[in-house]
Amino acid sequence: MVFGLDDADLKVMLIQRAGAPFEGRWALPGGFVRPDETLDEAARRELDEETGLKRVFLEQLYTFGAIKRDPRERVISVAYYALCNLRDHKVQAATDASAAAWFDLHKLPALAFDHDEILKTAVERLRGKVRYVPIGFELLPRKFTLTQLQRLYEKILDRQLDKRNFRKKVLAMGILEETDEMQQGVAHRAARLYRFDEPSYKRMVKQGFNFEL
Amino acid sequence: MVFGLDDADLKVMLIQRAGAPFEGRWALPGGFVRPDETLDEAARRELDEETGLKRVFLEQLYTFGAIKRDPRERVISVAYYALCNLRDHKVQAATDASAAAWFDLHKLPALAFDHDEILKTAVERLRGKVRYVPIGFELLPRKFTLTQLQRLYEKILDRQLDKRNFRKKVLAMGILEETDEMQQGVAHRAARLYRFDEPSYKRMVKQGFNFEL
DNA sequence: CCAAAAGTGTTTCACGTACACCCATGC
DNA sequence: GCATGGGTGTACGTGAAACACTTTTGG
Repeated sequence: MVFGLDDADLKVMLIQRAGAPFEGRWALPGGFVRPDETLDEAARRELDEETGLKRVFLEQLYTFGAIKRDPRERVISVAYYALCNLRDHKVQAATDASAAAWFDLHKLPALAFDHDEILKTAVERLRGKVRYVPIGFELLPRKFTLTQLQRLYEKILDRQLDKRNFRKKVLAMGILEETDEMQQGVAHRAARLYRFDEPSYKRMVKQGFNFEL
Repeated sequence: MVFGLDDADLKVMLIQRAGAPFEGRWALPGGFVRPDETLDEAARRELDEETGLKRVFLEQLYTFGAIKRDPRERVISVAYYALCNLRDHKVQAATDASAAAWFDLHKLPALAFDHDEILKTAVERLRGKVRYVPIGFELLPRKFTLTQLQRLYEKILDRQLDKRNFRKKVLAMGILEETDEMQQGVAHRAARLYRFDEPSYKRMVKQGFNFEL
């Protein structure tokens, strides 16, 4: 499944099922693994086919194997989740689904199969992981303001953060690179743009640095 | 796979393969999922059949799906790991393996298939998880001394811990119940035995408590 | 009485947390 | 000039880390 961040909210992409079972219901995108591809490759292919997304963060979530998950036959699903930002990546609806749309995580329709359970597992994983691995940046444009970053964490962790403490902490980590660009076209003082400095993050991890927020 | 703790070390159980491929090599225990059982049920059944262990901690780890994992044909493996202590649970060798044995994690033989990768993934998971979920107790007998608990954490985290700080911290959490029993048959001052108080741990978690060590 | 591990407090320092005002910009 | 968010520093308290000696028991 794909999580995305628009300006305001954390969203998930759902597709509307065109055929039985659960015709017309919203579901997570997915498909079958081919004999000549790994699980990761299959997940990336399906993601591309169903949403047009390439080169985004993608990680295995969990494998679901309840017996009657699919009413037709036994299906075991290896679930993956992806992160992207809705600004840099245009997302096309898949051709074989009747529709694709982004849903706010707080306003979800009833889902097909056991997809609500899968989605719940993914949100928990995201919420846990975002605090000690810098995957939050995957949801933002390459250059972002500190306020955008803070809003993101507030959305995912579902609580308010103190502006000064937040900025102090992330800047002190030394994983953000200050650019000389400013936000454009806002009706108030423009904020400075920062970039996630991945090379220096990786260097620091090797020396025992622990991201934690 | 099964991790176990004897008095000194953290170990993993391996079985020696009786047939091709990799005949004679050591491997992780495993088997196939039946159509009428969930993945969790299959993992528990295999665990029981191959080691005689029941009612131990068991959790899904990761699903491995590289194409040539098994040289014979495409196999996708949903890996699980279990934790137990070698005192309370006698472990029998499986009947269909030529041998089963515990191996110190630092003295491993070459493993069959991609089992070294699976094992590495499991150790990382264990190392990460043990710090913020109290699963370490699964590796100890029901009643244990604080020193045993500390040794366990030192083994898993692979570093020394300060005795006074460790005791202060775990006791302050309020998840250990002091029993009135003492260690028996040791050639020095006997230590007090404690028990993990799971009900009160669960109550505290509901109120926002976070285990962390 | 000796060896071996149990048990116990205090000080120091770093970091998390709480908190309020001026600044720059567009309309 | 006013509304809107950008940007900044300090004081306080809690918790992590460093550190050494006395007690108990069995052999």
